[in-house]
Order: sequence, then structure tokens, then C-alpha cells
Amino acid sequence: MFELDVRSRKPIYEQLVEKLKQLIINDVLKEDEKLPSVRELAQQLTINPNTIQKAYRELESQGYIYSLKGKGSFVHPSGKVDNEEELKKVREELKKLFSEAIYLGMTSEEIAALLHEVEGGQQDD
Amino acid sequence: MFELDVRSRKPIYEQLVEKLKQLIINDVLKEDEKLPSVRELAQQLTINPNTIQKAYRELESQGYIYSLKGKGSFVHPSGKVDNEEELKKVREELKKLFSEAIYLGMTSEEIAALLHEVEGGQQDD
Amino acid sequence: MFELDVRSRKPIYEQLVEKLKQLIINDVLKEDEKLPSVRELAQQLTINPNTIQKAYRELESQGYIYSLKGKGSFVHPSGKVDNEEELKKVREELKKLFSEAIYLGMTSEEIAALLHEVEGGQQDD
Amino acid sequence: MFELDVRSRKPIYEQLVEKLKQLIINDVLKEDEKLPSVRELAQQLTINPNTIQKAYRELESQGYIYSLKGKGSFVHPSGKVDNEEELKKVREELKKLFSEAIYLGMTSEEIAALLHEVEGGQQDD
DNA sequence: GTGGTCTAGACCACT
DNA sequence: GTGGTCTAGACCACC
Repeated sequence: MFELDVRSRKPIYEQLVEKLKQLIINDVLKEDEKLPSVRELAQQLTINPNTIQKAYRELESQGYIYSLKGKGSFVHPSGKVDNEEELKKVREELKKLFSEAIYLGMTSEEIAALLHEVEGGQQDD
Repeated sequence: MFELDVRSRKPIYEQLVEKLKQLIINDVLKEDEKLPSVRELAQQLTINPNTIQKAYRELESQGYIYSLKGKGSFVHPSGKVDNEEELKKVREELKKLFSEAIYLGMTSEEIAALLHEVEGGQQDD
Repeated sequence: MFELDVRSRKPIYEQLVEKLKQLIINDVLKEDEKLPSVRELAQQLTINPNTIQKAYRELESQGYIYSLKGKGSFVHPSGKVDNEEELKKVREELKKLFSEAIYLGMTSEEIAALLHEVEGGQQDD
Repeated sequence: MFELDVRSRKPIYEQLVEKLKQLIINDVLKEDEKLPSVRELAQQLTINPNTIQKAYRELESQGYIYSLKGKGSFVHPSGKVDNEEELKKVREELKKLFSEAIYLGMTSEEIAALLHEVEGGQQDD
């Protein structure tokens, strides 16, 4: 399903969160689709189930998925994502990254090009 | 000078690195300007000097400052920052953030507006 | 495993970095092989664990090893070492050393012989 | 006469030692030629005289110069340099650098080319 | 007085 | 049990 870089200094559960977020964002995992079970995914990735558990908990608290006891975890419909807090974080991050990119020599045209490249490849809901 | 969150999961020295990077990028700390001494900053922030030094050392290895025994630490002239590796990381980060921002409902116009806001406020060397 | 000179003006952690680099370069420590744990090595060498960690951290930032929380530190596969910057430094060092060697009376034949001696003893990946 | 990089993490007196060594090796400073006086050089480079003093002391102990009380410091005739100890160090350094260069991807041909380049540009006594 | 190194010892996060 | 962070406090090298 996806690759984790065990060599990264980033904790595995964080990598999992990011990867799953990307899958949801890019509509590979559709609204209300069931995610693989903790045990299943743990076996597939040969990773400790606790680590998967932690990633799912994080995704839930960020509003990307919801869990039903005894049934599993599911993708949260995007329109309903509780996003105010997340949006604020993203805006702050963007501002920080923009100034860093410019400092390192990128022009705003290059940055905008990158934006439109991403925009083009993404499915809107 | 700035606020640190000692309770954050993010290590203090990393917060320091980020804050100082921002000050350098936004030209608050100018080329070859002296940073506060390790001990001085430690006292100001009521933090252990070793922690400050760890941050300074990281900034040095990333090319943002240089340190002279017996003299102090200084802002590295921006033209000489080794940036190829850093730039690659920044580009990846931007792409990830763009897709996340769009997913959370931002339009590319809003993002572009944010970019130009940052661009306007930044002093070129 | 190796000898350190605690009396040297060269810091212990730098001596450690050099020794470990040599072991990696000469393929004594193979790709993805686990290095001794920080505490283990500290005990073996009767040196403070923090000092070992400083060395490991430096090796990591230079691309020679990677560290995983809770698992240990491992040799980075050589193909992936970021080497452009390092190579530049090495070339400068070589030129300086060559001129010094010649000044002290070595012939270029003697130097070349030394080179081939090293070359013969080294395992390529 | 020469440039010192105040931004280098290498102590200034060590930079001085290296620069002067290079001048002697490349025959810019000839046998028995008088070096600039400590005070003179200190003023030229706007550097503390103690720092110059320390560099001269180091060069003397390595056999590159000799000092006459009240007269100044002079270049040691190269044939008479006490070089056994230095040579041993240089050989060790060369071996270490060779293996590092090969590890980073240089071929022995490239290294040899570098050697002959240096050899060609150097004046033998 | 400045940065840099080292120790001893505590506590946390991850697996 | 592993690496990572942080503190407190000592000592050194450089200018």
C-alpha cells in the first residue's frame, strides 16, 4: 500500500499519519471508505500494532477519520472536517515556508508554479 | 526577545533554531551581526546554556550562523548559505502543504495572496 | 574496539567520529549493520554517554549513519551518502597534503605507491 | 600578504600556521629569509600580537622556521628540516584521506591526476 | 568573557 | 532497552 522509511529520524507513526493524510487528500481513500484494520495493516507493514493504533488516534483527533467501536475506522467526509484549527496551523506553516523559500533564492513565480502544479493534479470534491 | 513553549513536544533547542532562523530570514538579525552570547541568552530565557549551544551548533551546521571561540556567534551572509539540499526539502514541504491547504478548503487565490503578503514584507539583500 | 586519547587536544567525540568513519569506509561496519548502543559503547570506553551521542549525532548529520529511537544506530548505505560537499573538502585537503609531502622529501612515486596500497586493501560495494 | 577567514571555526593561529607553511613550501618565502616581525604582522592583519606569536612558536616546533633572539624569525633551510616525525604524520593522513576519497567515489586515476597537478606547480630545491 | 567539551544524572518517546 | 532532551556544574582554549 505504501512505503515507510525506517531510516528517517521521523517516528514511524508520524510517517503513517502523513501518508494516510495524503491518500485521503488525493482521494485515493474516498469518503466513508473503511481503512484497513489495525491488525491487518500491522501485519502488512510488519510493524507493531500499537504504532498503527497511535497513528489512527492522531488522524481522528485531527478530524481526518472517525472510528466506530467494533466496526473500524473510516474516512471523514471532507466537507465536514473540523478544519478551523488545522487551517490556522497550515496558514502559519505556509507563511514560514514562503519566507524560507524566498531567503534560499526561490522567486515567487517558482513558488506559484509549484502551487499550480499541485492544484492541477488534485481532485476537488 | 521571543517566547518558548517548554511544555511542547518539540524540543526547546529546535524551537530556538526555528525562531532564530526566522529572525535571520526576515533580516531582523543582519549579516555578520552578533547574536546574544550563549550564557546571556540562557539567562534571559532561564534555560540551560548547553541547550542554547545545541541550537547554535545546529544553526551553524545548517549554514545560518558562524561561531568564533572567544568572540561570539554571528549571522552568516546569506549569499553564502549552502542551500541546494535545503531547497530540495523546502520544495517537498511546499507541495505537501499546498495539497493539504486545498483539501482544507483554501483556494489557490488565497494561497497566492498569502505568498505575496510574505513577499512584500521581506527585505532582499 | 578502538583506542581513544583522552589527553589529546582533539575532542573525544571528534576522535570517535573519525574512528567510526574509518570503520565504515573500510567496510568493517557493513551497510545497515547496527552500531553498539550509546550506553553500551559508553560503558566499554568508560566515557559519558552524552559524548558518544554527540559523536553519533555528528555522524548522522554527515550522512554516515542513521539513528532510530528505540531501535539503535545503523550504518547508512554508502550509495546514498550526500557527498558533493564532502568531496570538495577532500580534494582541497589532498592538494595541501601533497605539497607538504613533497616538501618533506617524498617523491610522487612514493605517494602513488601509498595510494595503491590503500586502494588494494579497500572493498568496493 | 594573505587573507584569513575570520568566519572559519578553525582558530586564527592555526590558519596562520597553515598559510605560512604553504608560503614556505611553495618557495614564496625562501630559505633563511626573514619573516615579518610579530608586531608588524599583527598590525597588518589587525590581529592580536599574541596570536601571531603563537603561530610562530608552532611553526618553530614543527621545524619550518627558526628564531634568533632580538633578530627575528627565519625560514629553515628545507634540506635540514627535522622531518621524520612530520613525515610519519603526513603518511598517516594521506592513507586516511585516500580511503575517504575512494569511499566518496573518486577513482585512483583522479587522485593521481591531482597529485601530478600539484607536483607540476611546485618548485623543488 | 566567549564558545566548546565533558561529566553525572534525570526523564521522556518510541518499539 | 533504545535514542533524545535537558539540567547543573566544571574546566579548557581562544582572544
